Amino acid sequence: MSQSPTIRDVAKRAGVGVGTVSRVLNNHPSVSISTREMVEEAIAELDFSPNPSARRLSSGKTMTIAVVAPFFTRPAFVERLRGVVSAIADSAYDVVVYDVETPGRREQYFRDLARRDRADGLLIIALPPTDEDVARFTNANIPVVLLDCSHPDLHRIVIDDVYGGFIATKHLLDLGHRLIGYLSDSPESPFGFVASRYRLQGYRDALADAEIDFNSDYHVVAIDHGIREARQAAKGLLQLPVRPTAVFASSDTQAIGVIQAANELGLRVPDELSVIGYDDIDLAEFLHLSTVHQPLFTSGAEAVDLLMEAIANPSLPTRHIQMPLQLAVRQSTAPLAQN
Amino acid sequence: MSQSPTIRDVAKRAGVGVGTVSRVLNNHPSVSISTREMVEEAIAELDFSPNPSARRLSSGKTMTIAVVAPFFTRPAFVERLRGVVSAIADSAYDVVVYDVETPGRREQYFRDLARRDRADGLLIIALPPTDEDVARFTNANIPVVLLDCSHPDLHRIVIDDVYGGFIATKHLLDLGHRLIGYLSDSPESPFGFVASRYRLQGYRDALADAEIDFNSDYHVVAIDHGIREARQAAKGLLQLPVRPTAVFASSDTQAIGVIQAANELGLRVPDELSVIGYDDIDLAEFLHLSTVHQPLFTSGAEAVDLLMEAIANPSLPTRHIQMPLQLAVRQSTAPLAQN
DNA sequence: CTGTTAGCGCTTTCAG
DNA sequence: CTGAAAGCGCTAACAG
Repeated sequence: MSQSPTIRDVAKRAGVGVGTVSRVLNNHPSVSISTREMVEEAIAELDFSPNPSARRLSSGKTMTIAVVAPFFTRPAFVERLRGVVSAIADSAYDVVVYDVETPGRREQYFRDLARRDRADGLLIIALPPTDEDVARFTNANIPVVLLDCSHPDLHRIVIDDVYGGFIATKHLLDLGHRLIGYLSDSPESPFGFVASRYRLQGYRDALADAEIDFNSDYHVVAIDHGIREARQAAKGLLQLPVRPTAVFASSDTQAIGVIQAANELGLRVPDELSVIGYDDIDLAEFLHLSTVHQPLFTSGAEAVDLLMEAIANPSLPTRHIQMPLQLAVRQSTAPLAQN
Repeated sequence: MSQSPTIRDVAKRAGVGVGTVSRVLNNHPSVSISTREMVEEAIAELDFSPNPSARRLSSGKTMTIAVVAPFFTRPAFVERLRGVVSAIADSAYDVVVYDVETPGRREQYFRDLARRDRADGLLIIALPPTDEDVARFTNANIPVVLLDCSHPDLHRIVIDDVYGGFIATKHLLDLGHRLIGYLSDSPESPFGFVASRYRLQGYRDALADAEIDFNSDYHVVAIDHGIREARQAAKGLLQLPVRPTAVFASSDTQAIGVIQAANELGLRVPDELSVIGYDDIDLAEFLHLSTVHQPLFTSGAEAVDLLMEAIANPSLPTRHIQMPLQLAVRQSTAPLAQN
């Protein structure tokens, strides 16, 4: 209940000036070993710990990283967050999270966080900023790292979604499939998600390579990201007069919806329908879902590292890191049945 | 790139004193409407926004809530976090997250956060504090709300795990099952998780009510929480000479492991084996898993409300809120097959 | 109603 | 190597 001790109390107790205490607190080299010991003893005796707010104000560094993302809209984002939090746990930084569930929130956070006094750095996941946003960040001189989204002027850690869409589709083609559906969420996401558009591009590229015409009936869109919506959309796809024998879903969550739709329609996976997803969330392995693996956890950790670097060196040339993608073949895809 | 404007700049521009600016910033009533307007105009023109660090130091309030939890060890915790973040988004508070993946981290965070200058309040999820921890919190005079864990001296939001275990088991009994297994993680969790112990108690109570002796062979423990470990443990259970016809798993994740084990052993669920879980995570519905529903999201939001109240009124009598539990009967449980 | 002023607790020159 | 002193930007008395 007693007031927390301040640096002044420590100084008094150790018989030194506050400057000296501050120096030992910050590991400043120019403190004699003996005084350092005295101070450390006083600190221990008083159970002193510097007031973070005072420190921040005085030093101009907030020692916090702001992470803004639509975390809870997709399991994949949560996994990235885990990587972020894990990477930052060992540092002196705090991570404060801003969850974006509406476009309005995104606006608000982008605006509010474009200041040097709220955080030392921004980590933005899956929310591509506009040029105006970027101008604001630049103007505020705050380091930003984008994860799973992109802007030419900002550091970013991304995957090649065109390639991902390509290898997923190629996998199905290699299995002999010719009638391949693509299920994704709306290309006109209110958040500016673009991944499914790129994955669509990869899908079309693979089709073109195999000299198969793109059939727009085979591209279905689920309004919202979610199992339910995907299932609904997949049902339409699977009830087409000439139904696809394989479906590429732009996320594992949606792939689950496809499988569910297949089950409801009495189509066995993979015998009668091959399904491949994207992300490789934990659950994918459990469900034996073939998918495109992307390093979610690692990319979060990597993003933190990059951000730390950018904070330490503000003039770091804009870095563009691409994480590897890998086909994870499991049991939801199989060779096209002969008949 | 120019220095951010300070309250001083605003004052100068509006032709008033800094005190007045501070007053309009904090909606202090005693400011004439006309000066208020002038100040607001100056604020807008300069795109001024008060420096949070300075504010914190001066006011002694950090305007942040620290949330500490083993978030990523269980989907259920993430869902609670979502409730927390969602409830706090509309307030002026920031939420900084501390993920506990090792007992050491827990120690560290409990110790570091037992100070008034790091956060205005603590929200602890699923990590029962020791008396020593509580003494530290009390001594630091920082409001704490426990969610899904308990200590007599702290505000808490909990569920009745004994009751939950009871209704889950009762459900299986009502379906005619007499050989009922219980799968949980270790009662000796390094984090002090106690839920599975209470659920076990409920299980035993229900058995006793039905005049069935507790069979310790039917209580299996998975070392770690996770599908894999649960599957492993379940396999042993299901290969007993007299195997149970139903299994109650202490979490949905573990129930999934049980189902997986059943699949691998060629046991059909629910025809040959009924399985019920606990939590009702998103996935449970998709998997048609019978389970004990608990309000995860809501409890997170509720915890925030309570914490805010405790912050506003430090002498709030210790509150104990119990959230309702509800049986969610789906397709993983069925009447005992006659034969 | 409003201007002035004294801190909040720390970091960081600047002398010595 | 170290003490003294000047802020960091804001809030909150305290006069007026």
